Amino acid sequence: MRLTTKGRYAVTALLDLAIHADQGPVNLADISRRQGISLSYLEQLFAKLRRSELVCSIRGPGGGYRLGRKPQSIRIAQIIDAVNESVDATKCQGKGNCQQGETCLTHHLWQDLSEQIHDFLGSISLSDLIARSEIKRIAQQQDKRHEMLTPPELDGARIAATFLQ
Amino acid sequence: MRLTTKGRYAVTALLDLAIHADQGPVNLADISRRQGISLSYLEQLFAKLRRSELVCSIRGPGGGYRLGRKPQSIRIAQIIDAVNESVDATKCQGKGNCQQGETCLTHHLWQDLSEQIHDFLGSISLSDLIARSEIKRIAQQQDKRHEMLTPPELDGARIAATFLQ
DNA sequence: CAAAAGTTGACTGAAACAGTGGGGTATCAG
DNA sequence: CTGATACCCCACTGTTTCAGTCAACTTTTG
Repeated sequence: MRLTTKGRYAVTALLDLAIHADQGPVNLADISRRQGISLSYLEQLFAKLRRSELVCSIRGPGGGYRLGRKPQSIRIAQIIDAVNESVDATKCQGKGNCQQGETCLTHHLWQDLSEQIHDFLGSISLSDLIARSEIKRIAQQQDKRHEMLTPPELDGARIAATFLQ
Repeated sequence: MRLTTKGRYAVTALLDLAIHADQGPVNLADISRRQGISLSYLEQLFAKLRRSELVCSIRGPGGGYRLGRKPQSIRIAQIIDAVNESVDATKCQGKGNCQQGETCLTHHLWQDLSEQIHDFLGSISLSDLIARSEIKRIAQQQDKRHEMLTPPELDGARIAATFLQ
């Protein structure tokens, strides 16, 4: 059983994507800035998410990623599965041949735990997360901070206008 | 969050210890044989279990390990903690400073999950496991197999006796 | 066409796991 | 006292995975 930064990044990125879905395709550079995840690493994760059809890509300028399904039908467990992090806690992937073909002493314990975790993460969808108030608040703060970090000074016309005042 | 062979080994070994507790101190060589865990690796794990006072050791011939407390009061979560495997799923160990001092988007999700897992493993004690019928059955089989694997032929007198028949 | 965006693959340093090996030290039986 | 038994401790190693970097693509749109 493994649950590390990798799976957390994947869920965070997909949640960010879902929150900003109304503004058209979301590109990875924006997610990278807002969530503080390395761009190249995001690319790797989204390659896997695309293979699992959790997202679809739009290439070219103005392109980016879009959710592959409705946020109600994307479960957290599926996201974690997609980036190759198993939610299984048994040694034998549930086969029961943990100790030289026999079932090991604690097999049933880990099996029960796996079920517990899977039920929990499988019962939560992206839209459930979006609906949570704390998440709305955090996302708004991130958007604001992001606006400040992408200053309008990059817009040539604006620089000129300020300059010519 | 990490739950690997290490934590599973620790729980398995301690369960084996608890099951054979009535026959006096249990030595690691026996646990190693019964559970198929490398002896040297067991020594490392038991060093940690001893530091957490989950077991106490008796040195010298006839020595071995004994449970440090009653099996009812040893929770699975404590065993996993003792071998340094965290049951915490958040990036920030629950502190909430996951993203440059701010709470990350998915912090609450991982916090809830951690709580779920911790409640589950914290609600189960060693004595709960011993009581389970499947575990009793598996332990009996392991004992039988072990008897066959440690043949009395190693006893010099017996070899001689057989030889002289 | 040129720039923006996704796509792919190779590569890397660090960490952790799982395990090995070897030298101890305490304790008890004979 | 001695030797066997068992714990105790430390250094080391091979493998895997994580997290991230870099570079060279291709596709698409303005």
